[in-house]
Amino acid sequence: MPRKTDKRNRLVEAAKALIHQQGFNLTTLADIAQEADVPLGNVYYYFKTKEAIGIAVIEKRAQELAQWIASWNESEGPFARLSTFILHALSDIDSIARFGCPIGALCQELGKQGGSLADLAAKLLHDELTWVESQFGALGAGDRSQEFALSLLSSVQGTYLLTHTFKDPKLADRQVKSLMNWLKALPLKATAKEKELALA
Amino acid sequence: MPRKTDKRNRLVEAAKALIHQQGFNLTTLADIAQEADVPLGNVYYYFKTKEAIGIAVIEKRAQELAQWIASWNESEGPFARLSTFILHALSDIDSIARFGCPIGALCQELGKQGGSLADLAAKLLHDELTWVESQFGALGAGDRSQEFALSLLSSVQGTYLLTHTFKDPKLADRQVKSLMNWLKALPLKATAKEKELALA
DNA sequence: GTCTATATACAGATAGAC
DNA sequence: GTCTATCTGTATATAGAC
Repeated sequence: MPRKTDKRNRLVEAAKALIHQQGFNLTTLADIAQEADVPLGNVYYYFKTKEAIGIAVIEKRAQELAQWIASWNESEGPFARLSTFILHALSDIDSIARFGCPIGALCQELGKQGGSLADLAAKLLHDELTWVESQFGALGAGDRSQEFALSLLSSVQGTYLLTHTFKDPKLADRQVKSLMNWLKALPLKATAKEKELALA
Repeated sequence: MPRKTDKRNRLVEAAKALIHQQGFNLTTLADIAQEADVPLGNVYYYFKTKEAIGIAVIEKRAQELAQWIASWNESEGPFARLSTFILHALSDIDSIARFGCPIGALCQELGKQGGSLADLAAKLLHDELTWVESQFGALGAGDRSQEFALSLLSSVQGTYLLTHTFKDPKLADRQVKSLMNWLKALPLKATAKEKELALA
Protein backbone atom coordinates (compact mmCIF):
# COMPACT_ATOMS: atom_id res chain seq x y z
CA MET A 1 0.00 0.00 0.00
CA PRO A 2 1.57 3.29 -1.13
CA ARG A 3 1.13 5.36 2.00
CA LYS A 4 3.29 7.99 0.42
CA THR A 5 0.78 8.89 -2.25
CA ASP A 6 -2.17 8.77 0.10
CA LYS A 7 -2.12 12.42 1.04
CA ARG A 8 -1.35 13.39 -2.49
CA ASN A 9 -4.43 11.57 -3.70
CA ARG A 10 -6.55 13.16 -1.03
CA LEU A 11 -5.32 16.59 -2.08
CA VAL A 12 -6.08 15.93 -5.73
CA GLU A 13 -9.54 14.59 -4.95
CA ALA A 14 -10.32 17.55 -2.71
CA ALA A 15 -9.05 19.99 -5.32
CA LYS A 16 -11.03 18.21 -8.05
CA ALA A 17 -14.28 18.51 -6.12
CA LEU A 18 -13.73 22.07 -4.95
CA ILE A 19 -12.67 23.34 -8.36
CA HIS A 20 -15.82 21.82 -9.81
CA GLN A 21 -17.92 23.48 -7.16
CA GLN A 22 -16.25 26.88 -6.88
CA GLY A 23 -14.10 27.23 -9.95
CA PHE A 24 -10.31 27.31 -10.05
CA ASN A 25 -9.66 30.92 -9.11
CA LEU A 26 -12.06 30.98 -6.20
CA THR A 27 -10.66 27.80 -4.69
CA THR A 28 -7.83 28.55 -2.28
CA LEU A 29 -5.06 26.23 -1.19
CA ALA A 30 -6.41 26.61 2.33
CA ASP A 31 -9.78 25.27 1.11
CA ILE A 32 -8.10 22.29 -0.48
CA ALA A 33 -5.88 21.59 2.51
CA GLN A 34 -8.83 21.70 4.87
CA GLU A 35 -11.02 19.48 2.69
CA ALA A 36 -8.20 16.95 2.38
CA ASP A 37 -7.42 17.22 6.09
CA VAL A 38 -3.83 18.19 5.40
CA PRO A 39 -2.08 21.17 7.03
CA LEU A 40 -1.60 24.04 4.64
CA GLY A 41 2.15 24.05 4.87
CA ASN A 42 2.32 20.40 3.95
CA VAL A 43 0.55 20.95 0.64
CA TYR A 44 3.75 22.38 -0.77
CA TYR A 45 5.61 19.17 -0.16
CA TYR A 46 3.39 17.55 -2.80
CA PHE A 47 2.79 20.49 -5.13
CA LYS A 48 5.16 23.35 -5.73
CA THR A 49 2.42 25.75 -6.88
CA LYS A 50 -1.32 26.06 -7.19
CA GLU A 51 -0.94 25.56 -10.92
CA ALA A 52 0.71 22.20 -10.22
CA ILE A 53 -2.43 21.13 -8.37
CA GLY A 54 -4.49 22.30 -11.30
CA ILE A 55 -2.41 20.15 -13.62
CA ALA A 56 -2.82 17.13 -11.38
CA VAL A 57 -6.59 17.66 -11.27
CA ILE A 58 -6.85 17.90 -15.03
CA GLU A 59 -4.71 14.80 -15.44
CA LYS A 60 -7.04 13.01 -13.07
CA ARG A 61 -10.00 14.17 -15.14
CA ALA A 62 -8.23 12.89 -18.24
CA GLN A 63 -7.84 9.45 -16.70
CA GLU A 64 -11.48 9.38 -15.71
CA LEU A 65 -12.56 10.51 -19.15
CA ALA A 66 -10.52 7.72 -20.71
CA GLN A 67 -12.33 5.26 -18.48
CA TRP A 68 -15.70 6.69 -19.43
CA ILE A 69 -14.85 6.47 -23.10
CA ALA A 70 -13.84 2.85 -22.56
CA SER A 71 -17.18 2.20 -20.89
CA TRP A 72 -19.11 3.89 -23.71
CA ASN A 73 -17.22 1.74 -26.16
CA GLU A 74 -18.61 -1.34 -24.48
CA SER A 75 -22.03 -0.64 -25.96
CA GLU A 76 -22.57 -2.55 -29.18
CA GLY A 77 -22.36 -0.38 -32.25
CA PRO A 78 -21.90 3.37 -32.70
CA PHE A 79 -25.57 4.25 -32.38
CA ALA A 80 -25.87 2.61 -28.99
CA ARG A 81 -22.57 4.19 -27.97
CA LEU A 82 -23.78 7.68 -28.76
CA SER A 83 -27.03 7.01 -26.94
CA THR A 84 -25.08 5.84 -23.93
CA PHE A 85 -22.91 8.93 -24.13
CA ILE A 86 -25.91 11.28 -24.11
CA LEU A 87 -27.60 9.44 -21.27
CA HIS A 88 -24.42 9.38 -19.22
CA ALA A 89 -23.37 12.96 -19.91
CA LEU A 90 -26.71 14.29 -18.71
CA SER A 91 -27.38 11.75 -15.98
CA ASP A 92 -26.26 13.47 -12.78
CA ILE A 93 -28.69 16.31 -13.22
CA ASP A 94 -28.62 17.59 -9.65
CA SER A 95 -24.87 18.01 -9.73
CA ILE A 96 -25.15 19.72 -13.11
CA ALA A 97 -27.75 22.14 -11.80
CA ARG A 98 -25.54 23.07 -8.87
CA PHE A 99 -22.08 23.12 -10.43
CA GLY A 100 -22.29 22.69 -14.19
CA CYS A 101 -19.92 20.56 -16.23
CA PRO A 102 -16.62 19.73 -14.47
CA ILE A 103 -14.77 19.96 -17.76
CA GLY A 104 -16.67 22.59 -19.73
CA ALA A 105 -16.78 25.15 -16.96
CA LEU A 106 -13.08 24.67 -16.36
CA CYS A 107 -12.31 25.19 -20.04
CA GLN A 108 -14.25 28.41 -20.07
CA GLU A 109 -12.63 29.77 -16.92
CA LEU A 110 -9.09 28.79 -17.84
CA GLY A 111 -9.54 29.71 -21.48
CA LYS A 112 -9.71 33.35 -20.44
CA GLN A 113 -6.35 33.31 -18.69
CA GLY A 114 -4.46 31.25 -21.23
CA GLY A 115 -1.35 29.34 -20.22
CA SER A 116 -0.65 25.62 -20.24
CA LEU A 117 -3.51 24.86 -17.86
CA ALA A 118 -5.99 26.11 -20.44
CA ASP A 119 -4.45 23.91 -23.11
CA LEU A 120 -4.57 20.83 -20.89
CA ALA A 121 -8.21 21.42 -20.08
CA ALA A 122 -9.09 22.06 -23.71
CA LYS A 123 -7.55 18.73 -24.64
CA LEU A 124 -10.18 16.97 -22.54
CA LEU A 125 -13.02 18.44 -24.55
CA HIS A 126 -11.08 17.81 -27.73
CA ASP A 127 -10.71 14.13 -26.90
CA GLU A 128 -14.42 13.93 -26.24
CA LEU A 129 -15.17 15.63 -29.55
CA THR A 130 -12.86 13.28 -31.40
CA TRP A 131 -14.53 10.24 -29.89
CA VAL A 132 -18.02 11.48 -30.81
CA GLU A 133 -16.81 12.22 -34.31
CA SER A 134 -15.43 8.70 -34.74
CA GLN A 135 -18.81 7.25 -33.70
CA PHE A 136 -20.57 9.27 -36.37
CA GLY A 137 -17.92 8.05 -38.80
CA ALA A 138 -18.71 4.47 -37.87
CA LEU A 139 -22.39 5.28 -38.40
CA GLY A 140 -21.61 6.16 -41.98
CA ALA A 141 -21.94 9.91 -41.62
CA GLY A 142 -18.86 10.36 -43.82
CA ASP A 143 -17.78 13.96 -44.22
CA ARG A 144 -20.68 15.09 -42.08
CA SER A 145 -19.21 13.37 -39.01
CA GLN A 146 -17.48 16.52 -37.86
CA GLU A 147 -20.62 18.55 -38.28
CA PHE A 148 -22.76 16.11 -36.34
CA ALA A 149 -20.18 15.74 -33.58
CA LEU A 150 -19.97 19.49 -33.20
CA SER A 151 -23.75 19.78 -33.02
CA LEU A 152 -24.01 17.08 -30.39
CA LEU A 153 -21.22 18.30 -28.15
CA SER A 154 -22.37 21.91 -28.44
CA SER A 155 -25.85 20.91 -27.36
CA VAL A 156 -24.55 18.91 -24.43
CA GLN A 157 -22.25 21.69 -23.24
CA GLY A 158 -24.93 24.32 -23.73
CA THR A 159 -27.33 22.16 -21.76
CA TYR A 160 -24.84 22.02 -18.91
CA LEU A 161 -24.55 25.78 -18.96
CA LEU A 162 -28.28 26.53 -19.05
CA THR A 163 -29.10 23.88 -16.46
CA HIS A 164 -26.47 25.37 -14.18
CA THR A 165 -27.49 28.95 -14.85
CA PHE A 166 -31.17 28.34 -14.15
CA LYS A 167 -30.44 25.76 -11.43
CA ASP A 168 -33.11 23.56 -12.96
CA PRO A 169 -32.32 19.82 -13.27
CA LYS A 170 -35.49 19.23 -15.30
CA LEU A 171 -33.96 21.26 -18.08
CA ALA A 172 -31.20 18.70 -18.61
CA ASP A 173 -33.78 15.96 -18.41
CA ARG A 174 -35.80 17.48 -21.21
CA GLN A 175 -32.76 17.93 -23.36
CA VAL A 176 -31.93 14.23 -23.10
CA LYS A 177 -35.17 13.43 -24.88
CA SER A 178 -34.59 16.08 -27.54
CA LEU A 179 -31.08 14.85 -28.23
CA MET A 180 -32.14 11.21 -28.41
CA ASN A 181 -34.84 12.15 -30.89
CA TRP A 182 -32.39 14.24 -32.88
CA LEU A 183 -29.98 11.32 -33.00
CA LYS A 184 -32.66 8.90 -34.16
CA ALA A 185 -33.84 11.24 -36.87
CA LEU A 186 -30.44 11.89 -38.39
CA PRO A 187 -30.03 10.74 -41.99
CA LEU A 188 -27.63 7.90 -41.20
CA LYS A 189 -27.03 4.36 -42.34
CA ALA A 190 -27.73 2.90 -38.91
CA THR A 191 -29.57 -0.37 -39.15
CA ALA A 192 -32.95 -0.81 -37.52
CA LYS A 193 -31.47 -3.51 -35.36
CA GLU A 194 -28.90 -1.14 -33.98
CA LYS A 195 -31.51 1.43 -33.06
CA GLU A 196 -33.46 -1.28 -31.35
CA LEU A 197 -30.47 -2.27 -29.26
CA ALA A 198 -30.05 1.29 -28.13
CA LEU A 199 -33.63 1.48 -26.98
CA ALA A 200 -33.56 -1.84 -25.14
CA MET B 1 -24.28 67.15 -21.37
CA PRO B 2 -24.08 65.16 -18.15
CA ARG B 3 -20.41 65.50 -17.32
CA LYS B 4 -21.13 63.92 -14.00
CA THR B 5 -21.92 60.53 -15.45
CA ASP B 6 -19.03 60.62 -17.88
CA LYS B 7 -16.53 58.90 -15.62
CA ARG B 8 -19.15 56.52 -14.39
CA ASN B 9 -19.91 55.44 -17.94
CA ARG B 10 -16.23 55.02 -18.69
CA LEU B 11 -15.86 52.81 -15.64
CA VAL B 12 -18.83 50.66 -16.61
CA GLU B 13 -17.62 50.31 -20.19
CA ALA B 14 -14.12 49.41 -19.03
CA ALA B 15 -15.47 46.90 -16.55
CA LYS B 16 -17.80 45.43 -19.16
CA ALA B 17 -14.96 44.81 -21.59
CA LEU B 18 -12.49 43.54 -19.00
CA ILE B 19 -14.98 41.20 -17.38
CA HIS B 20 -15.77 39.76 -20.80
CA GLN B 21 -12.08 39.27 -21.50
CA GLN B 22 -10.80 38.12 -18.12
CA GLY B 23 -13.85 37.09 -16.16
CA PHE B 24 -15.24 38.82 -13.09
CA ASN B 25 -12.97 37.40 -10.40
CA LEU B 26 -9.76 37.96 -12.31
CA THR B 27 -10.61 41.56 -13.12
CA THR B 28 -9.32 43.92 -10.44
CA LEU B 29 -10.58 47.38 -9.62
CA ALA B 30 -7.10 48.60 -10.50
CA ASP B 31 -7.53 47.08 -13.98
CA ILE B 32 -10.85 48.83 -14.43
CA ALA B 33 -9.58 52.15 -13.11
CA GLN B 34 -6.58 52.07 -15.41
CA GLU B 35 -8.62 51.09 -18.47
CA ALA B 36 -11.09 53.89 -17.75
CA ASP B 37 -8.28 56.33 -16.99
CA VAL B 38 -9.64 57.04 -13.54
CA PRO B 39 -7.53 57.01 -10.35
CA LEU B 40 -8.21 53.95 -8.23
CA GLY B 41 -9.39 55.89 -5.22
CA ASN B 42 -11.94 57.74 -7.29
CA VAL B 43 -13.68 54.54 -8.33
CA TYR B 44 -15.26 54.34 -4.90
CA TYR B 45 -16.99 57.64 -5.37
CA TYR B 46 -19.08 56.02 -8.12
CA PHE B 47 -19.32 52.46 -6.79
CA LYS B 48 -19.28 51.44 -3.15
CA THR B 49 -18.05 47.90 -3.88
CA LYS B 50 -16.80 45.70 -6.67
CA GLU B 51 -20.15 43.96 -6.65
CA ALA B 52 -21.81 47.30 -7.37
CA ILE B 53 -19.71 47.57 -10.54
CA GLY B 54 -20.77 44.04 -11.45
CA ILE B 55 -24.40 45.02 -11.07
CA ALA B 56 -23.91 48.09 -13.24
CA VAL B 57 -22.23 45.98 -15.93
CA ILE B 58 -25.02 43.43 -15.95
CA GLU B 59 -27.62 46.19 -16.10
CA LYS B 60 -25.77 47.63 -19.07
CA ARG B 61 -25.80 44.20 -20.72
CA ALA B 62 -29.52 44.00 -20.04
CA GLN B 63 -30.09 47.29 -21.81
CA GLU B 64 -28.05 46.17 -24.77
CA LEU B 65 -29.87 42.84 -24.91
CA ALA B 66 -33.19 44.67 -24.94
CA GLN B 67 -31.97 46.69 -27.89
CA TRP B 68 -30.83 43.57 -29.72
CA ILE B 69 -34.18 41.91 -29.12
CA ALA B 70 -35.86 45.00 -30.50
CA SER B 71 -33.67 44.81 -33.59
CA TRP B 72 -34.39 41.10 -34.07
CA ASN B 73 -38.08 41.89 -33.82
CA GLU B 74 -37.74 44.17 -36.81
CA SER B 75 -37.37 41.16 -39.10
CA GLU B 76 -40.69 40.16 -40.64
CA GLY B 77 -42.13 37.06 -39.12
CA PRO B 78 -40.85 34.64 -36.49
CA PHE B 79 -38.87 32.49 -38.88
CA ALA B 80 -36.85 35.41 -40.16
CA ARG B 81 -36.44 36.65 -36.59
CA LEU B 82 -34.95 33.38 -35.43
CA SER B 83 -32.65 33.31 -38.46
CA THR B 84 -31.51 36.82 -37.64
CA PHE B 85 -30.95 35.81 -34.05
CA ILE B 86 -28.71 32.88 -35.03
CA LEU B 87 -26.74 34.92 -37.52
CA HIS B 88 -26.27 37.75 -35.06
CA ALA B 89 -25.44 35.59 -32.05
CA LEU B 90 -22.66 33.85 -33.92
CA SER B 91 -21.46 36.77 -36.02
CA ASP B 92 -18.48 38.15 -34.12
CA ILE B 93 -16.57 34.90 -34.35
CA ASP B 94 -13.13 36.29 -33.58
CA SER B 95 -14.31 37.80 -30.34
CA ILE B 96 -16.10 34.54 -29.47
CA ALA B 97 -12.94 32.53 -30.10
CA ARG B 98 -10.95 34.79 -27.82
CA PHE B 99 -13.38 35.51 -25.01
CA GLY B 100 -16.52 33.41 -25.40
CA CYS B 101 -20.03 34.69 -24.76
CA PRO B 102 -20.20 37.87 -22.66
CA ILE B 103 -23.38 36.64 -21.00
CA GLY B 104 -22.99 32.87 -20.92
CA ALA B 105 -19.50 32.85 -19.47
CA LEU B 106 -20.56 35.32 -16.82
CA CYS B 107 -23.54 33.17 -15.85
CA GLN B 108 -21.29 30.16 -15.46
CA GLU B 109 -18.71 31.98 -13.38
CA LEU B 110 -21.19 33.78 -11.14
CA GLY B 111 -23.47 30.76 -10.92
CA LYS B 112 -20.82 29.00 -8.86
CA GLN B 113 -20.64 31.73 -6.24
CA GLY B 114 -24.34 32.41 -5.94
CA GLY B 115 -25.58 35.74 -4.61
CA SER B 116 -27.62 38.43 -6.29
CA LEU B 117 -25.08 38.95 -9.05
CA ALA B 118 -25.65 35.40 -10.26
CA ASP B 119 -29.40 35.94 -10.33
CA LEU B 120 -29.10 39.16 -12.28
CA ALA B 121 -26.85 37.52 -14.86
CA ALA B 122 -29.13 34.49 -15.14
CA LYS B 123 -32.03 36.80 -15.91
CA LEU B 124 -30.28 37.89 -19.10
CA LEU B 125 -30.15 34.35 -20.44
CA HIS B 126 -33.69 33.80 -19.23
CA ASP B 127 -34.96 36.80 -21.17
CA GLU B 128 -33.21 35.52 -24.26
CA LEU B 129 -34.74 32.08 -23.79
CA THR B 130 -38.19 33.58 -23.33
CA TRP B 131 -37.88 35.58 -26.51
CA VAL B 132 -36.77 32.56 -28.54
CA GLU B 133 -39.63 30.58 -27.07
CA SER B 134 -42.16 33.18 -28.08
CA GLN B 135 -40.85 33.08 -31.65
CA PHE B 136 -41.39 29.34 -31.81
CA GLY B 137 -44.83 29.92 -30.40
CA ALA B 138 -45.58 32.36 -33.20
CA LEU B 139 -44.32 29.75 -35.65
CA GLY B 140 -47.02 27.41 -34.45
CA ALA B 141 -44.78 25.09 -32.44
CA GLY B 142 -47.41 24.99 -29.69
CA ASP B 143 -46.38 23.01 -26.65
CA ARG B 144 -43.08 22.17 -28.31
CA SER B 145 -41.99 25.83 -28.23
CA GLN B 146 -40.14 25.37 -24.95
CA GLU B 147 -38.36 22.29 -26.24
CA PHE B 148 -37.24 23.99 -29.44
CA ALA B 149 -36.13 27.13 -27.64
CA LEU B 150 -34.07 25.11 -25.22
CA SER B 151 -32.45 23.20 -28.07
CA LEU B 152 -31.58 26.35 -29.94
CA LEU B 153 -30.18 28.30 -27.00
CA SER B 154 -28.23 25.27 -25.76
CA SER B 155 -26.64 24.87 -29.14
CA VAL B 156 -25.74 28.52 -29.35
CA GLN B 157 -24.26 28.61 -25.86
CA GLY B 158 -22.40 25.35 -26.40
CA THR B 159 -21.03 26.73 -29.63
CA TYR B 160 -19.71 29.76 -27.78
CA LEU B 161 -18.02 27.48 -25.27
CA LEU B 162 -16.40 25.15 -27.79
CA THR B 163 -15.33 27.98 -30.08
CA HIS B 164 -13.73 29.70 -27.11
CA THR B 165 -12.15 26.53 -25.75
CA PHE B 166 -10.58 25.55 -29.07
CA LYS B 167 -9.91 29.15 -30.08
CA ASP B 168 -11.27 28.34 -33.52
CA PRO B 169 -13.62 30.90 -35.13
CA LYS B 170 -14.40 28.49 -37.99
CA LEU B 171 -16.18 26.28 -35.51
CA ALA B 172 -18.82 28.92 -34.85
CA ASP B 173 -19.08 29.52 -38.56
CA ARG B 174 -19.87 25.87 -39.23
CA GLN B 175 -22.45 25.79 -36.50
CA VAL B 176 -24.33 28.68 -38.06
CA LYS B 177 -25.00 26.54 -41.11
CA SER B 178 -26.03 23.54 -39.01
CA LEU B 179 -28.41 25.61 -36.95
CA MET B 180 -29.97 27.30 -39.98
CA ASN B 181 -30.55 23.87 -41.53
CA TRP B 182 -31.98 22.57 -38.29
CA LEU B 183 -34.35 25.51 -38.12
CA LYS B 184 -35.50 25.03 -41.71
CA ALA B 185 -36.09 21.31 -41.19
CA LEU B 186 -38.23 21.66 -38.06
CA PRO B 187 -41.80 20.42 -38.37
CA LEU B 188 -43.42 23.85 -38.18
CA LYS B 189 -46.30 25.65 -39.77
CA ALA B 190 -44.06 28.31 -41.25
CA THR B 191 -45.27 29.36 -44.67
CA ALA B 192 -43.02 28.93 -47.66
CA LYS B 193 -43.17 32.66 -48.16
CA GLU B 194 -41.74 33.24 -44.71
CA LYS B 195 -38.83 30.91 -45.30
CA GLU B 196 -38.17 32.70 -48.54
CA LEU B 197 -38.04 36.04 -46.80
CA ALA B 198 -35.49 34.69 -44.35
CA LEU B 199 -33.25 33.51 -47.14
CA ALA B 200 -33.48 36.73 -49.12
C1' DG C 1 7.97 13.63 5.63
C1' DT C 2 5.31 16.75 8.62
C1' DC C 3 3.64 20.97 10.42
C1' DT C 4 3.81 25.89 12.65
C1' DA C 5 4.90 30.27 11.93
C1' DT C 6 5.72 33.66 8.83
C1' DA C 7 7.20 36.22 4.62
C1' DT C 8 5.46 38.45 0.47
C1' DA C 9 2.23 40.26 -2.67
C1' DC C 10 -1.82 42.20 -3.88
C1' DA C 11 -6.69 42.59 -3.60
C1' DG C 12 -10.76 45.46 -1.92
C1' DA C 13 -11.76 49.24 0.64
C1' DT C 14 -11.06 53.77 3.46
C1' DA C 15 -9.23 58.42 5.25
C1' DG C 16 -8.63 62.66 4.55
C1' DA C 17 -6.15 66.57 2.02
C1' DC C 18 -7.33 69.32 -1.82
C1' DG D 1 -15.85 65.80 -6.89
C1' DT D 2 -11.04 64.33 -7.09
C1' DC D 3 -6.95 61.88 -5.88
C1' DT D 4 -2.85 60.22 -2.84
C1' DA D 5 -1.69 57.52 0.70
C1' DT D 6 -2.79 53.87 3.37
C1' DC D 7 -5.38 50.32 6.06
C1' DT D 8 -6.84 45.57 6.33
C1' DG D 9 -7.62 41.08 4.94
C1' DT D 10 -6.25 37.17 2.60
C1' DA D 11 -3.90 34.32 -0.90
C1' DT D 12 0.30 32.06 -2.49
C1' DA D 13 4.39 30.61 -1.03
C1' DT D 14 8.63 29.84 2.14
C1' DA D 15 11.60 28.94 6.37
C1' DG D 16 12.86 26.09 9.42
C1' DA D 17 11.88 23.29 13.76
C1' DC D 18 10.58 18.59 14.53
